Amino acid sequence: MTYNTKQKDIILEVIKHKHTDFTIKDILNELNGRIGLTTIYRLVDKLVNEGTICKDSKGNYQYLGKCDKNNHFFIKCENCGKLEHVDCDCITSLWDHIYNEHKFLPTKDQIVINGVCAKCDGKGVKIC
Amino acid sequence: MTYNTKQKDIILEVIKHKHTDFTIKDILNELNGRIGLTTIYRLVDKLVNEGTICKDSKGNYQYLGKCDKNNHFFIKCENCGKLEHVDCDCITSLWDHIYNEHKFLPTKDQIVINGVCAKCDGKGVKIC
DNA sequence: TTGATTGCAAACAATTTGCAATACT
DNA sequence: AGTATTGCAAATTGTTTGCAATCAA
Repeated sequence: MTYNTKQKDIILEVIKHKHTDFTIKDILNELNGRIGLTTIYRLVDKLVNEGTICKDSKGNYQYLGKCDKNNHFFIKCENCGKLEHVDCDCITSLWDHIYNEHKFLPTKDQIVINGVCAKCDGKGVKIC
Repeated sequence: MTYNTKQKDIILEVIKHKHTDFTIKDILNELNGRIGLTTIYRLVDKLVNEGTICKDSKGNYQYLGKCDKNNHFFIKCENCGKLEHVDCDCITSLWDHIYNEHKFLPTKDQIVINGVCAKCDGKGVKIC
């Protein structure tokens, strides 16, 4: 059984409005003692397992929200940190190709493509 | 200036043969005292910056090696942990599409697509 | 010889666990 | 009432730093 608590509501409310990535410390600071650190860790962990947020290779978290469309993916700017949602069949085409030609079944949820957004492009960001 | 040392050779030799992901602890255990922990951290950090290895969202490392082809990407099985190299223009096509249609410039190095490989497919792995 | 690198011990930071108090249904 | 959840303090684990000794060029 699972209970609805004040803490769950509060943390989701805070996280839901984040357009760039964040850390446990960010949340702790923002909540200013309203939720204990241990509880923050536990709730964040749940949200990751549910797929509401994800963790990147630097250990930062990002709010994704849920989306049921299967041609949905995210583009994340490595310069300004902003995450945008995209709905386009280009991603399903690639996935189909990889499955058919390369015999590999890509994970379909939470696809995040890193790069540089239009606003930041050409502003000195190193592209390898 | 940068020096060649025994430690650099040793750690690269160990890492280079890994086909699945690994942790700092794995390396420490494997080296069995031949390199100090601090040095392992420092060398691994360098290898990440050079692009020889990468770090995933769980904080594990993976050997990639270097590749200059621009239609190159990796597929990583979430079940058995194995990483395979792929050279196929499907990835450049998608990147071009995203740049032209979505005005977003994807990072071209170290593209790792997660999923399930042919060997593991259908063996009870959860696909969302 | 000169400066980069190493490795220990200590400092520091991040995360987890035990457990009693509390809140939810 | 019965069970999940919370939050503190403590334990544990992971990572970084200061510094003297060592090694590469």
